[in-house]
Amino acid sequence: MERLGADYYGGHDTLTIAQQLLGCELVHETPEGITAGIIVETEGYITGDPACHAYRRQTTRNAAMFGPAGTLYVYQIYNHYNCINVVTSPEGVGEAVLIRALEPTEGFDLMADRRNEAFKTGFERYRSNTIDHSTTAGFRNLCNGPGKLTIALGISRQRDNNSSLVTGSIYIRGPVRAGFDMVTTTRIGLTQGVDLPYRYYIKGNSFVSKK
DNA sequence: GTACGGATTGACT
DNA sequence: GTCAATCCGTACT
Repeated sequence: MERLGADYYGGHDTLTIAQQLLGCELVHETPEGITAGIIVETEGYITGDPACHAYRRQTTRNAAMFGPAGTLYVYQIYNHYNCINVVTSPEGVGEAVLIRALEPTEGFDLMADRRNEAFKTGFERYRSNTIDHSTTAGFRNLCNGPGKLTIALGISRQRDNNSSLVTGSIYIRGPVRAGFDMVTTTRIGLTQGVDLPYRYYIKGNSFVSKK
């Protein structure tokens, strides 16, 4: 399956692309190896949406959202975690799709190593945690949340924010899975725009972060 | 200069 | 259920 191009990310409105990205595969190629997973949960953030980081104006933090379609927007949240977004609007317009969960397809060992390493190098109170991905629960725990998948794929805000999915080492293949039912719901964890039904996930998929 | 908070996570009661 | 923990950009003063 081929890497998706700029025409894909700019080919439809943001909410449509958020739905179409379900079943596609997010890939990161690094010197340590390839990690990848099928996108099973997304959220759309659009113009006029108060929860969208680009709602007010362009700033240093959200600048990547105003880049061309196919740009990666990575931001840090709650002092700890990174979340990744795919820009789906033309240059100068700030709309994006948040990737919230993956079903791992490649590089399981590397994913587990990165997640466990994050515990060790993180704050003291979480040092005892480990992930055993040979168990069903451990495997599911690799990428079933926006902060988790960013760690598992080795994506950093400093290096990867504002990079291009069209030409960079992080990209999306797709779609690699079809024939599933989709669920549409309100988004997770927001304080604004809580009633907007812009969250989409693959029905019945056990890697979705929250039902 | 400085206070504040953001689309999360995991430990603990 | 509750709590706080790799920041650092933003919105004030």
